[in-house]
Amino acid sequence: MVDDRKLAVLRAIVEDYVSTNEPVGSKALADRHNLGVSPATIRNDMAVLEEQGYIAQPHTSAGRVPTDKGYRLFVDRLSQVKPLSSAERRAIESFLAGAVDIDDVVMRTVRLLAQLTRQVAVVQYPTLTNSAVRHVELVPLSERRLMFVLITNTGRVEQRVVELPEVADEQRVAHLRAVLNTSLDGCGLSGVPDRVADLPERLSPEDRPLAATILSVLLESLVERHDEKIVFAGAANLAGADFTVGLRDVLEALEEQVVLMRLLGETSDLSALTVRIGSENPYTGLQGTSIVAAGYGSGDKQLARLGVLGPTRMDYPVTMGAVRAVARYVSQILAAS
Amino acid sequence: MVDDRKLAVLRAIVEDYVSTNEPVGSKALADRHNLGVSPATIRNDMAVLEEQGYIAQPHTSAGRVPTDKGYRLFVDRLSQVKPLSSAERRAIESFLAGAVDIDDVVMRTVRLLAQLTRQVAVVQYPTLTNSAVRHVELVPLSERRLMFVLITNTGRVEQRVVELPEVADEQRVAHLRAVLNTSLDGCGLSGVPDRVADLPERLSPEDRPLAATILSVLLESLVERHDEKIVFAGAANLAGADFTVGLRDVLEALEEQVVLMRLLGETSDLSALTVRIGSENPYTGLQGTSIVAAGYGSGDKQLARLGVLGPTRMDYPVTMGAVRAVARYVSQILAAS
DNA sequence: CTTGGCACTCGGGAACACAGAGTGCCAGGC
DNA sequence: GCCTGGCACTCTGTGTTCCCGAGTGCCAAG
Repeated sequence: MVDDRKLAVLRAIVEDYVSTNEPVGSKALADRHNLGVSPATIRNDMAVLEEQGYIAQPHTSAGRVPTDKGYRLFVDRLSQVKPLSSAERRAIESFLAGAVDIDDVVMRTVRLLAQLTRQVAVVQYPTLTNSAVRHVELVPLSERRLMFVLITNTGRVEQRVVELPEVADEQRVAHLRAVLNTSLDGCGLSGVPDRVADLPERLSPEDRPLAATILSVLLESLVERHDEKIVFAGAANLAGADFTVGLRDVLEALEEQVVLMRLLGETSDLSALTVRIGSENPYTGLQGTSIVAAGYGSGDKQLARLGVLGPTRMDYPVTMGAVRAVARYVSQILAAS
Repeated sequence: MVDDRKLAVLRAIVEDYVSTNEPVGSKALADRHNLGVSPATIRNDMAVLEEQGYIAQPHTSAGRVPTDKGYRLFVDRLSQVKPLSSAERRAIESFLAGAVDIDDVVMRTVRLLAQLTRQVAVVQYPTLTNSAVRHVELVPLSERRLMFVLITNTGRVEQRVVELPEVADEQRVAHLRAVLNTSLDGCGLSGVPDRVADLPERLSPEDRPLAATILSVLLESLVERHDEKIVFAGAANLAGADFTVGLRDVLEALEEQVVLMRLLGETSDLSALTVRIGSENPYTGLQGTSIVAAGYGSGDKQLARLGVLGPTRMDYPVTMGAVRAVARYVSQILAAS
């Protein structure tokens, strides 16, 4: 029932609507795309497409606009991801290569993605889960306080100030540090709780309360930061676009870590390029917006996700190309450091 | 020429305009504030105030609106900072006290301030300049790479990956680490370059190239991060307000670190509560917005600044109270950690 | 199945009128 | 000399009406 020409019509509608932001009528379609048929025929096709829910008209006697279902079909079957130009690739590469630490990588990535897509970019910090302990450092701040620093092989640094239950001199701290490092070095973060479990037995009784305090902080920092930090950039790009839902709602959603998390994530397959269109996304405050996201990470391990958020009426092929490319380059950068 | 009653009229105009967002006329003024005179008299006063540039009318036969100069006079002489309720104070205190590290402090602060003022909040990370070295850590990542970590007494952690000019075994790294820590411990960051200058001489010749590389990274991390990180929150609060300038411009300015920097800073006296009204601010893209900012920091040392940005038409007494209070509490928190 | 023709619908812009708020000015009163 | 009530004038914003044009659905013919 949905033959090739109807699909071509749908594709043409999506493309025209994306570029003009106005409902597109049968005559305009016949003019701009050489479909080889008359406007009347296109009208018939459009009637069928509307019947099946792929397009809709804002009001009687206006042109047609793609529905979420229409965009979905377009993304799945009618378009292919558009690769970036080689100039763009080089620009990305050199921009990301300048990053000095993990914060810088994330910051640069999110800005880059925002600029590239002219949408709002969202980047999740690399998860700790797949990292391994590189080093543990204990730095005395005062008699009863010390700073606990955990460095992972992904270049991330976790820090906590620990209040001690008792006075600990430099020597005891040094001993504890040595024990921790021998025990944990190279250990995957998921394995830390196991390794840590029997540590107290290997210490002298008087050190145990001290160790227990520090270990509890260590464990806490692992689970607590499990749901990660997320940053966004490019909010200015929202100013032009008009959403069916208010701009305010979108901005509010962007500042809610939890919401962002759900938008990006919730996919079993981290590596796939996923597209959530309009009502498909899990947050009712974001009707009228789509999310294009991809996983990134070094090697086989997907560390986290990144993506962009924009109006449902976006240029999916280009956006998907940009997201995929940035995800790949970030992965490279992280693998190299 | 500008007698008390005229000042009272100006104050009334500012207050009414802030609360209603509509040009205020003589009759409304006479009704809502008991100034003890008739609308006609108020009209005369308004004519004088307009003559002197404190107020203006958007169009003939519309009410009056304060000019930037009018707000300035209001802030300087006609208002006093409104302290927060004790309930608000308690809420601030407990919210900030939950922070686990410096990132968390900044994040919580900016969100708190945004929520409290219903404006966009901006917080600058504590500067390194006034901090002292607490500890330097060198963590080998591979034969030719190591991670350099600098921990300061303000709880901030700087990290860099360093590419080495030659293979460095564990022992050499340990030696270097020891030398660095003995030399730098407790040293103010501004004093680091001096202390570091004669370090190479105190090392064996074969260690010098290695040391030089690491030291150059160290020094670089000090100056490079001198212009600091800035974060903002509460962009959603902009959605309601309408600026004379477009919303897009405001959002763009917010994402430009450099611009934000200039908005907050550029005051010799870090500690003062400063207000920049409309055209007073140094960035032309932000006509129609005001900035209320204050310094914060532990003890005598002002570490950085924080503030809010909103439409010129804002409730200055309340906003100033909130900014001042938050700055104080953050200072307390930082002093305690 | 496609095509041209045709009547119908509806949104958006232009033209217009009108009410309401606010002003400036003037003459009279304290 | 300053304050006050009165009055004529000037705007903006809003509501109304009207009309044009784009676009549709349907139908009969190729």
